[in-house]
Amino acid sequence: MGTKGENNRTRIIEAADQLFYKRGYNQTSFSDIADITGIPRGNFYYYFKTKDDILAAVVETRVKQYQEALMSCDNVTDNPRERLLAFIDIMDGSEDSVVDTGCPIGSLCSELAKDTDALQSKSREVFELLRDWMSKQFEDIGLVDANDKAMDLLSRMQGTAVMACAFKDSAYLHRSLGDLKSWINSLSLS
Amino acid sequence: MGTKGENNRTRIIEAADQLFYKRGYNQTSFSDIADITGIPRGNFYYYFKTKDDILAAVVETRVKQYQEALMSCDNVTDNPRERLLAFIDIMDGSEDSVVDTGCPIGSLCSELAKDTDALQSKSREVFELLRDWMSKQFEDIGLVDANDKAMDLLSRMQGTAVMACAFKDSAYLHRSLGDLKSWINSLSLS
DNA sequence: GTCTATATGTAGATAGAC
DNA sequence: GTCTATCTACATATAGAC
Repeated sequence: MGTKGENNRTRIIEAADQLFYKRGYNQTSFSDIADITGIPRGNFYYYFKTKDDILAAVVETRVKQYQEALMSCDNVTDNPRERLLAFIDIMDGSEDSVVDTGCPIGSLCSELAKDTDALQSKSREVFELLRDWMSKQFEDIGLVDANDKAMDLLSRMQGTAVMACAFKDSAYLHRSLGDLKSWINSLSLS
Repeated sequence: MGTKGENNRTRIIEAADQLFYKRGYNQTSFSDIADITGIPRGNFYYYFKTKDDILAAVVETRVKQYQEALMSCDNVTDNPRERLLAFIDIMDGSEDSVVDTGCPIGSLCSELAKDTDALQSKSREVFELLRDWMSKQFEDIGLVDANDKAMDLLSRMQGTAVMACAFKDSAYLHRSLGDLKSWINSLSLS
């Protein structure tokens, strides 16, 4: 693979990543991506066989991005509680986009749940990454139901994003994420 | 308006309601609705000026349906806690469709957040109805932050639906809704 | 590798006969 | 009120010149 080609491929993925988030997968056309990148529509088929393949590449990119974000959380501290708080801070820091467009992961999964099974299971991969990482943190805290707690934390963050976006309410977003942090700090080994 | 016409109009709304839920608003075409109802595509414009108008009619139908559902919860008991539990049971009872397709209200709001502002604010109306009803129940319990609690309950139900659907996990759905019920019963006046 | 031209299908919406 | 035929736009995808 040539250097130039890889560059174009990357630019297509990056533009698709933004558009799939801001407009949704189904509402993003090849023309939209072409307008942003300056790469002609027909050229996309040199890099990807179908639109679904672009989605797969976008999801794989997101997995790598979140892997790096989780490593950043790991590097903040050895304390698993503080690591989880650091992760919550990521959503807190993307206030504007979450209120405007929702959670990139959750909104994509919700959209693709109404499409084919293949697309949905692909989009789920990011959630699986986060769940496993969260589960490890809860395990390190010493909780026996670490996986359940991971699902609960993901669930409450998703609910917070859905409501903050539906009501365009950034104050709710901050309050709810603050409550989530209190919940994490209050968790005790029973 | 004639009887026959009103009947056709209602059938269009009902078919659109199902399709907007199962496939999404943007992925539902007039042809899809025509196939189900047997009413030709071109005929739709006698009843609705645009597709957006069909959405508005669907949302208004849903508002009425949920108003009736809330009245049923009100009729179960005078106890506000038990009324809230009865509402949670509604989602628990639609296990299959929630795991398959998500929450009808939340998934529509999430989808339309990426479309026009007009569509999104229309879809929000169902959420507003539920929030106000929940807020009244929390108020009757005696909580000073009733509106916050209403947002929290809606939020946790939405998160539960997003995760249960993303992971195709009905066991999680039931466990999470059970936890929500415990949370409601444990709420005390501080 | 890159680009233009185009094939093929379907979307929402309209016109007008009946 | 009901239906058919059709308009215009745009979707994904392909063919083939350069």
